[in-house]
Amino acid sequence: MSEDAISTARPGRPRSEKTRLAILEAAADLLLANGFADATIEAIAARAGVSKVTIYKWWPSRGAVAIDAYFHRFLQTTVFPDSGSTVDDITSQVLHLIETFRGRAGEVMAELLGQAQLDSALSEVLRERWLQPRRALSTAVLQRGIERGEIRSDVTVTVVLDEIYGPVYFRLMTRLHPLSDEFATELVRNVLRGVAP
Amino acid sequence: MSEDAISTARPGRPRSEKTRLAILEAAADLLLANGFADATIEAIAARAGVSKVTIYKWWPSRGAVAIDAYFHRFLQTTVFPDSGSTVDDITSQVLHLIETFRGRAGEVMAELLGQAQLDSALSEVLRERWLQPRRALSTAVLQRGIERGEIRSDVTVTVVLDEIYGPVYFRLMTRLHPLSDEFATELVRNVLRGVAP
Amino acid sequence: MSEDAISTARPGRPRSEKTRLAILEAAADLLLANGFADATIEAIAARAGVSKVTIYKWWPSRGAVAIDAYFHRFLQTTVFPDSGSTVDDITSQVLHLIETFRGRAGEVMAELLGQAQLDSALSEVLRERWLQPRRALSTAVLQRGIERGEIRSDVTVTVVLDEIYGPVYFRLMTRLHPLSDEFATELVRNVLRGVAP
Amino acid sequence: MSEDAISTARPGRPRSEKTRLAILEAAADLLLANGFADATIEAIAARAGVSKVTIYKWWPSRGAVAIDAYFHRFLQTTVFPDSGSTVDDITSQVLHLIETFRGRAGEVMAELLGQAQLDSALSEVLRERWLQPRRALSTAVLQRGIERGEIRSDVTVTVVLDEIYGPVYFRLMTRLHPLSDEFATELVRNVLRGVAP
DNA sequence: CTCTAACCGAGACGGTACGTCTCGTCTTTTG
DNA sequence: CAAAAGACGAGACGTACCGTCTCGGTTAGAG
Repeated sequence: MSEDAISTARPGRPRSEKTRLAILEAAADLLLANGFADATIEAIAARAGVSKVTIYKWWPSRGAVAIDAYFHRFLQTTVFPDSGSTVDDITSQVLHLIETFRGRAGEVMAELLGQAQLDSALSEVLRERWLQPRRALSTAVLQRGIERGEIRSDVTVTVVLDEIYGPVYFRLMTRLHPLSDEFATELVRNVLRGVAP
Repeated sequence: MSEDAISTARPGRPRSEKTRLAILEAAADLLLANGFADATIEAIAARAGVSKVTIYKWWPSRGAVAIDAYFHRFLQTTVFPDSGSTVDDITSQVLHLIETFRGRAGEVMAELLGQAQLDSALSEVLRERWLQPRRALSTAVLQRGIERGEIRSDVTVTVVLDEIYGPVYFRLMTRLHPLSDEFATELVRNVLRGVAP
Repeated sequence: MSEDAISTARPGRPRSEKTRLAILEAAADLLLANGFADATIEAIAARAGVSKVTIYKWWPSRGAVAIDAYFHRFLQTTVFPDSGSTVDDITSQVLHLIETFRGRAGEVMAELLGQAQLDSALSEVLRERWLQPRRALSTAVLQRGIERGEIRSDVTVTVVLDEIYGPVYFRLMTRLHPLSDEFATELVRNVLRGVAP
Repeated sequence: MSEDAISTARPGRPRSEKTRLAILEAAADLLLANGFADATIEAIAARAGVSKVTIYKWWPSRGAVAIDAYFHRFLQTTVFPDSGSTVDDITSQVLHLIETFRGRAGEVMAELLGQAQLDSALSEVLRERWLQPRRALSTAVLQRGIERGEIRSDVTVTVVLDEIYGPVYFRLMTRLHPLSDEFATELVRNVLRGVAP
């Protein structure tokens, strides 16, 4: 959708990178300012100085624009060093995630996840570009833990991943309790104790 | 919102219970048939043979109607017996929940939770009338577990609750992996092993 | 479409006469100011302080609104007295018509007739509400002429009507030559001489 | 506009005649198939396998293309012989015209005349290239009639021309009555009787 | 036999208006 | 006097064409 690195010159006027960025910036601004509800295609087009058709040309729905805009602002799949301790590594990852989620980025992510429940294409994009890359990092850490003997080898890794991330997103979306550092620390400690040999 | 039990005869024509039920039935039908997106106020009014104003009179938003309709169809806070084993009790509760979530009711609940991210009043209602009652039941079970010495007394109960329900709702909303019985069983076993003394 | 005089009170909020008039006035203003091209539904709605849906509710197309607006401003089927002379009576009618057509009303009528070529519903309305009533008046005059013996009884009245009005509308639409009084006078004289006994 | 006969070879690639014809053929096809409304610049370009810019390069508006396309298909200023009788000569011309107008060509001409009411450049082209050439032929016939003494010398020729062609175009555009041969015959007879000495 | 000017296709783009949808409010008549 | 019927203003939706603007590539006469 935007990662085209095709250098083989195609006929016709090439897509304007300036326009693409203007749209993403405008959408991100609106998203952060007033949330998803106000980030309408019309508002984005107006703010970016762009025609609606141009947006529809490249994105199938406003949800898709919103996600791209969100990634444009917040995406950075931080790579964490191997500390030698599974608990510490996972805790680092979770603390980093909830740090992001405590701010405006968390509210917007909640809205995007919410919208994804009504739009399966959006759901797909979120899974592929947001959730999976983060799970992949944690999967590697858990794998190392198993190899080191810190984690039982008969556990199902995907279940453990859900035990870690499920509660985080649950707190994000239900707002029953805050995403505090204490929560993260106890969560990871409990989970890993539960899968220790 | 709909549970008014005011029996003190007020002047004027009393609220029609028939109308209230017609609205809830219509909303539930639409919700199950085509999901939240199609359960518009206009569609509900048309199907219930009721005027839009009547709906607005008693519910503040279509999300509120949807939730009432959902509860009208699915709400039954099953009370589970004390089996003597914390793992078994919690497992029973979780299995019962995901059994519900595997059907159409799960898809609709996901949509409602999604919509709640864009509507804080909805979020409130979901917390109060859906999430909290179920957590209360599990809290009691966990409490018994602590008293029996099956669970360490220094754990934070709310964190454990999130460890149990977070993964369930996470799978419901992300659809990364299925809500299978095996998942539920391993999840509860892992969690409780993690908080065992 | 707008001439409903149904007094049998129907349920529901009645159509707002104020709104109807606001739409017609706005459309007429725009029509006279910048012509048909500028009298878009959006512009009419904006000027009348009315929603587009309300316009679409009562008129099927902007052409239909334009015609109603035109009639709202210009419609007055003047009845002419019987002078005793067919030539004088027809000349009076034609002079009166071209008098109207020489002004802005003529340009707008030309545009409406033009638009009617692309919209058969419009064409229908123009025939029924504009052309036919005027032809009916002239038909009566010609009939009197036949009875008096001023016109041959074997002529086809519709052909004579076309001989009178055809050239008028032809000049209106082609602008080859002006709609002068001299033209009208010579036209009617020639035509009636051609059908004299 | 398209009849450039400039043979003085200019530098650069010359205009492609193949392209010009492809555009006219495509436009004519669309015009006959679905009428003026569907003969959009985009549709013509797509059907001709030509870029929009190329069309805009050579024609100022879609109306202009449409007229050129119409002429490309239908234009043939038939020259009629002098039969010695003014009535017969004019009748021949009118019968030939309405013969054309009774088919699809008539509907398209009506649409073009309609569109010309909203586009003065179009109006100009229609006058110059369609109406005037035909009037010139009839003017010659009428002139001969005056010289022969069949027509009074004090009549205004342009008025008589309007008396002949006005009713034809009036019937074409209003569709009040059909363009039958009987109509044409009676029309011409009446008109010429009206200007006989 | 290259240079260069014009032509041409493909297609991106800003813009205007379209006709539709749903919302939440308002205004009547009916039971 | 509640409820139904339905008119209404507001505003976003997604689409259709418009006319303009790059691009890359072609085509021919002029140097």
